[in-house]
Amino acid sequence: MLNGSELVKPAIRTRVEEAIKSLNYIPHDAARSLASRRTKTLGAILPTLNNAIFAEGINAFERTARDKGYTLVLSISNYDLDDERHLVRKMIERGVDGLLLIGNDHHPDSFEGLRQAGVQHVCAWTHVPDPPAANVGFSNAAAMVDLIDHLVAFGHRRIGMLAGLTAANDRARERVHGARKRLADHGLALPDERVMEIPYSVRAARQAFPKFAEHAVTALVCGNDVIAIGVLLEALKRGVCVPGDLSITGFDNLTLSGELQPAITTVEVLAETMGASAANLLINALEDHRPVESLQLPTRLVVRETTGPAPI
Amino acid sequence: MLNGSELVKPAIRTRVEEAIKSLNYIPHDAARSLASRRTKTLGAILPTLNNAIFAEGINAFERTARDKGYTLVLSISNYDLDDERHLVRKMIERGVDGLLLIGNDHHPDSFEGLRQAGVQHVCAWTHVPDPPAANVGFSNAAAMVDLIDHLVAFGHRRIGMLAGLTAANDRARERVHGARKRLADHGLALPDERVMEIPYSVRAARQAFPKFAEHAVTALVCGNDVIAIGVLLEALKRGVCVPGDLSITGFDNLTLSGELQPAITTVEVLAETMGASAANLLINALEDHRPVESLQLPTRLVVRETTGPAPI
DNA sequence: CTGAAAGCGCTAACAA
DNA sequence: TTGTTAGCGCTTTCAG
Repeated sequence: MLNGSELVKPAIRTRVEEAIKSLNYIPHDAARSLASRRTKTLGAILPTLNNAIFAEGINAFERTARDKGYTLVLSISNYDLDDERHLVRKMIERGVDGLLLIGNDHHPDSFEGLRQAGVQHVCAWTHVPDPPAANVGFSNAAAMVDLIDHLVAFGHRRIGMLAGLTAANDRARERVHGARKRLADHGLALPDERVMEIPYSVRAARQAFPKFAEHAVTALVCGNDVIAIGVLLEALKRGVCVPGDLSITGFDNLTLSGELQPAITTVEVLAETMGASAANLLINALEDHRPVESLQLPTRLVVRETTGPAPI
Repeated sequence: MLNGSELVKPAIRTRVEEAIKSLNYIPHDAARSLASRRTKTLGAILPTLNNAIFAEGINAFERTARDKGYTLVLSISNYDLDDERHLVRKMIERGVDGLLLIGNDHHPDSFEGLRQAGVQHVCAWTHVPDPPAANVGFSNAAAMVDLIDHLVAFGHRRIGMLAGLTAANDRARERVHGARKRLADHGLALPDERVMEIPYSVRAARQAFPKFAEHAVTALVCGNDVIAIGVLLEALKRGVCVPGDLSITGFDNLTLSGELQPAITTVEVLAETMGASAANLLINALEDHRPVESLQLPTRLVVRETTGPAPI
């Protein structure tokens, strides 16, 4: 009997497998989810897809998730925390097993809903000492240290910053804070009038550029590479010599930043690693039934051609 | 009694709604899907997210779908049709109500699986006379007509093409076909040795550029703007005058193409409209229980500064 | 118009 | 080990 069953089993298995193939059976995930109480789905809410750096990160997140049998549900918040709140709720209804958020700035309801529903989540693209949820990312503030030191070493004293919109964006805010703090360490100031906030767009950066002429800065720290590219292009167009008359720095190290001429000095961010790690940490936490671990990733100053000695 | 019930109803409704709020009730989509046999989910399989043009399209697709109550499930195929086949199957298991695919090049199993499962789908970014599924897009071949005419009008006779990889990419193939066909209309040839295929990357384009020196072309038609940007940057670096010594054209009209100096002559593609339309057509078909309609969108030649008279 | 009951197609717990 | 059964939380159908 035992032998019998062992002999029959493979035969039956084969027949079943044949049947599955020939009938072209496709399992029904909704039924499976309802019965097993897990969806094998990971959600991600990004502020935008227009920035190549997020595209790269989500790409890695999706690939990693897929390799482990998870599917990606994606939503875009357009940097609107109120909209994001609704998206978070939708994600919970959807029954995502885990959720990826960008940054630590979120509506209290978002965190509360996630907690109540018991949905694991991680906030990427940032890493701070006391995060409201697990952080997988880098310190946006600390990343400015080497950058500012580099500029100061070149003799820059009057530095301006063309930052991203900081209102609903802790990363942008941290970059300003980080720059200001490090300048203070050098006994230098970054007064409010020399900090301007604009959307992350080439066009906005070009338009904003002339405003800095009046401030006579010798170096312009940009909130990210998109802004830096806009500034560089506009400076070149106006005959401003870079870095002769003006030094420019970016943030993110987009592919293009290294290709332009002059190539842009910037901060490298490990977008791919962040995306992949976020997925891995989320999935590990899910499978082991424990909280998501935080992970701090390094940044690296990439010195290229848009920074040089301050003009006298 | 009738009156009574009508009086009681609102009261009850109010109480229920209160209960819903106070208990923080969240509906369970998997159960709903299982019972209603629809998931209110749209799938999308993109070849990549690295190209800003796809990011823009999927952005619009997601927003449109969300506005109509649908959620986006996203996968990336990395231009691999075999991988895509598995992703399609996953999408079917996931129970997506509708699916967005890019281009008409797909594994036969993909189409067959979709048909068998009765999953509505649409192929975007292309529009051909006899598509294997509904097409929401533009004619990649016809888009080259104005472009080639423009070049020929400038006196160009020896034209080369730096195309994308055509093997699993009907859009890239159509662009080559379209260019060659229109050149033939002018009595000009685009021989194979003057067509080179490379991945859509700035780096690859820069490396490929020198190969065209030997062919002494006066104009280089690029498969997309990413390639055109690479070619432009490399030409400038080598002291090649654009468009004095060489005319360059792109395809897609990325934001950046209009910002560089010289600004790139290219073909505008309505990525946002395509994404939004794909979602709308898919959803309309789903709700009205009829096949997905095709939609042809126009392209437009954007003449800028990288094209000019052929050198003598 | 309201309310009860029967599944949707799976998984998981349990019995044999 | 294998087979059976009871739900998972909704929608939908069918009485009332």
